Amino acid sequence: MADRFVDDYLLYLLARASSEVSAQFHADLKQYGLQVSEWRVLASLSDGDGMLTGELAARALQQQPTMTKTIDRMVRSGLVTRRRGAPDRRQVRVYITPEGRRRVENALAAAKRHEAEVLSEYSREEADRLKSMLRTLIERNGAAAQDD
Amino acid sequence: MADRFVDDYLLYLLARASSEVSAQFHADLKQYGLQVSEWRVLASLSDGDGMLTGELAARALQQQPTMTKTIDRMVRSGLVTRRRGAPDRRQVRVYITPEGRRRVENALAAAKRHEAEVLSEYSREEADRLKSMLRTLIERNGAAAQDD
DNA sequence: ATATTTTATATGAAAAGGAATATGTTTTTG
DNA sequence: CAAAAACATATTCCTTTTCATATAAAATAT
Repeated sequence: MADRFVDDYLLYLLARASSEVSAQFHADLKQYGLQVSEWRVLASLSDGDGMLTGELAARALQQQPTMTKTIDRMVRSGLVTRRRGAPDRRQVRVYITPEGRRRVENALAAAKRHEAEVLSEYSREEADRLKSMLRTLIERNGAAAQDD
Repeated sequence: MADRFVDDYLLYLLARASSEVSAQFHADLKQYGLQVSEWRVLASLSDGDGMLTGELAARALQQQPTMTKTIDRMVRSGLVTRRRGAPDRRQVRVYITPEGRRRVENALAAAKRHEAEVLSEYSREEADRLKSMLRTLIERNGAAAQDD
């Protein structure tokens, strides 16, 4: 590692850590026939019961128009369904299908194994501290950066 | 925050922290007329003296074919130049131009200000610990993930 | 030395993403 | 209640990225 500015730059360390740590798992996702954004949608939908397009966009780190297209694809391949919002007819609620649930199960198991492996080099305390710092970063920069 | 799997999933926390922390600065970059990938290239080139296409790809978190096209654009807009490798003629070495240097200067200053602001909420020790953990993640997952 | 394999970069077609805006719906205002 | 504003999602056009592969130069093997 040369002694360049970026080597000690927080934004770069974050982006690179995310990229490096995710690389192997994202490669595995292809073997389950899932794109990264599809995986994020299915993982988000696998717990609750339906989410709005906008909520999914925020969670999958995509913009809303991109999420509309992601959902288009997933509807076409039978992973999710769309239903028009109940009282508020502007909304579109997205639900995971049985096929989607089937497809995401292995990926969820693989994600848990992979995370355990990455964290195996850390003590429980270190791992908690890392996650806690990341959560703090997310909270502090989430919607507060308006007044810059 | 609902109690979904992803809310405590390391890869998601990393991706989201990176995304949230970078969002404001990446928006500012547009005002300097730079794309994120262009900024990463120029920031990498601003210290040393020329880097190979492949090195830049790794640094800018892009694939090699994408970097070739990024450099194409940057050559067209006069931010960098290309020179064929010296002993090894397969290589292509990329250099920042005076115009590139001029364009990246404000962005570099803004990056330093922004980083200081993000880290202002942490003590020096906490900041160092965060960066150190990120560096560890990068190193341990950088090229070792082959034997999975 | 020649053939083979590896390495570095480039190319081309197809997929995905981004920015601006359109559409339809609800909320707010006067 | 009518008009205006705010909202949630969709659409369009254009740029960027991906994937697979081509090209060309070194390194290695026979």
